[in-house]
Amino acid sequence: MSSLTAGNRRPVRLADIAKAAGVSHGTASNVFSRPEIVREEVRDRVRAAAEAMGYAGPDPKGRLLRAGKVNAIGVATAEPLSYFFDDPFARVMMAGISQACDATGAGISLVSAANNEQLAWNIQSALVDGFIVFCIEGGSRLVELARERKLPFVALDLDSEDGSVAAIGVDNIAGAGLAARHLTDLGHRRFAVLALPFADDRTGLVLPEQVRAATYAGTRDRLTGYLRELARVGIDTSKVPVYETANDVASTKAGLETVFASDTPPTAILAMSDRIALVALEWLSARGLRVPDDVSVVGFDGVPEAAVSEPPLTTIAQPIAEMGRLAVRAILESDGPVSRHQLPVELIVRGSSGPPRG
Amino acid sequence: MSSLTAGNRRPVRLADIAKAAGVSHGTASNVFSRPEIVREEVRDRVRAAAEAMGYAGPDPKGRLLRAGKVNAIGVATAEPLSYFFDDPFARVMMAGISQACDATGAGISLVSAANNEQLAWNIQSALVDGFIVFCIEGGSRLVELARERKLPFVALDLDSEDGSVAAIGVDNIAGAGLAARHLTDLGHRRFAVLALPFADDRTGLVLPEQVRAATYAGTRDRLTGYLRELARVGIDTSKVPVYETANDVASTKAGLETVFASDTPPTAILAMSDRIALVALEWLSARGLRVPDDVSVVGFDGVPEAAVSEPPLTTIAQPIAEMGRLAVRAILESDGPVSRHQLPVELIVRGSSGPPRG
DNA sequence: AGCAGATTTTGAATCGATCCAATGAAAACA
DNA sequence: TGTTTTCATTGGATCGATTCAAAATCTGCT
Repeated sequence: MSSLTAGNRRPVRLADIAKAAGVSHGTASNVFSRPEIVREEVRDRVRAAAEAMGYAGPDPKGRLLRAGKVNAIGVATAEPLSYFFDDPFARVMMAGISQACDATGAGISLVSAANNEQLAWNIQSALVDGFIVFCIEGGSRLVELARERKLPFVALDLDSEDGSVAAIGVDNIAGAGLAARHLTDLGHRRFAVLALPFADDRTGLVLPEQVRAATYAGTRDRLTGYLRELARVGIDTSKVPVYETANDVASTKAGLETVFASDTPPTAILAMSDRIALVALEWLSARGLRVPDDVSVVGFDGVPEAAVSEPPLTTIAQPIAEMGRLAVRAILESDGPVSRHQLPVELIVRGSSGPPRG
Repeated sequence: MSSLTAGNRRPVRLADIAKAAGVSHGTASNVFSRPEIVREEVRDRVRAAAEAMGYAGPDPKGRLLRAGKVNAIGVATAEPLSYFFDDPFARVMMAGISQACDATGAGISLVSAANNEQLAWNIQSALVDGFIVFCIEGGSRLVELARERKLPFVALDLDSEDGSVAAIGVDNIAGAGLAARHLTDLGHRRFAVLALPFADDRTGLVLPEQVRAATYAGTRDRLTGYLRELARVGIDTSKVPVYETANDVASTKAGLETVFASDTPPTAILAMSDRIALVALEWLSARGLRVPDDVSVVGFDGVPEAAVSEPPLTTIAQPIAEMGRLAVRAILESDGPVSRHQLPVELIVRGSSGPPRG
């Protein structure tokens, strides 16, 4: 007395239609994967059966197990998923990754999670052929998890520490040096650094011992590059305020409040990311300070937004999209030894930097 | 004489470590998936074996087949993958999707392809629990492919035609009407429409029969909304130029060239997307035409960029992120009948529209 | 020691396909 | 007609795990 067509829909399997069409599952499989080798009459019969039974085609879940290859690469971060679409750096990077994936026909899986347990599980169970790991925050943990999967993976924005992991990044020390040198050449002597995180979940002024204990080598390297160059022109770097932000609006503004509360406010700001620098530009303008007349700002990254800000941002450009492309290639052709690439950075001088007043 | 440790690395399976630890694979499996039910001593032994043999943990490929659920939703488009990170509409949509996925712990798989064959294959073999389909270009084909997978899926930006597919969209006719009404209320009588694609791979002035043959109902609906409202105030809509763009810079500029080559150029432009409208703004400014004094422009979508353009863009805002969130929920709780949601749109008046000169 | 009950462990079945060596049938040739 | 080739089909093995009913072991109690 139950329904005619419905029933409790156990999904149709290849074997079901094989039986219905009166052929072996081997033949049924061939109809879908190599139709040319099966006789036309049989092929049609099987296809008809499939049609009749509402068969959706070979289930990729089954195929996967046999084939081994997923044909997708995972991009992992400890940020929420929306990071991929919000953050300018991430977006350019993803554009590069997309390009390389499109070219090779690979798909992209976005892996992320709110909390740490979820993250671990998501990485452990991600169906991918390899990982590209965004080492922004929570980088070390991510790298550890990715490594445990024993799949090819490459770390982005390399925290150069561990030579055993494949990584693609830039020479942060040299890049930061370029930024600092640009400003000292212009005559600046009073600096403030708005830093990326040195370790998880902390913001505020940074003490030297915290720098030494930095989880993120990238951040430390940039600071090293800055300070080394400042020291070269005789600046007492121990007096240079370094404020650790979370690379977001709120903490950056807090940092600006702090460093400009000083009696001798900086005439130049070294921002470790364009995101931070752009927030600074806005904050300074709201505060009535003119850029670059009152304060110069130099960013880091070279995101597209930096070219169209008011004023346009002087920055250290990384070949972001190229890094993405390289990362994909490193995964797909993961042979040989761990590949570590260090790409060049470039100082791009725009309107946000100029000589200090007077 | 070959290497000591290497060998030809057949990856370690759960069964291997089970044998090594002297337990059944059932027990070995339990050690990883429900450690609490296995005796501590055994657990340690198995874990030690795993460690020693370099076992990466249960392979998700195997688990997947048994479990059935992938725990990821696929987002499909016929555009290249970079579309997700470049296009403003897509980005806001993806932000909404991300949010909902983060909340439920689901992952996101980006599915796309350069050519049609690849696309079909990629959709057929995507490891996902459901699809969200971006029906921008190539929409109908995409919907067809997604439907064939017999997985839950929802079409975005609904081409309302087919009531049997779940879809989430806005009332395009009413939205377009709002835009046109706004301009006629301001006194405009000479219009041009810059349209989204009516069918694949075509651009140029559109004839009525092409509209009737439109593949994309969304585009047709918006046009209907525009023209109906224009007709209401006595405008001969057969004289209103409708230029079909590919929603990109080049074709939009070509459309502008065309409609402004007329003896009686429009005083108001109805753009079917903010992307088109923003290009128009730029083109008009470069051409020395002032907005809104010489020409008014009204967009469609309500992307963030529209709020910060010069001048800010008057537009019909869709609740884009909300649509994304709804779509995810529709997939994950895909029970009951096909869910079709029509969300409200809103006219947002900004600086790009004003009364016509004189 | 004997037995009920609780706790662990086992091993076969299952998930849904692909692959391939063997078999069968038909065509080609002597 | 017998033998070789060619082509199509079969069915068992495999991919790597999970699940669960049944068997084995351990506890506690009389």
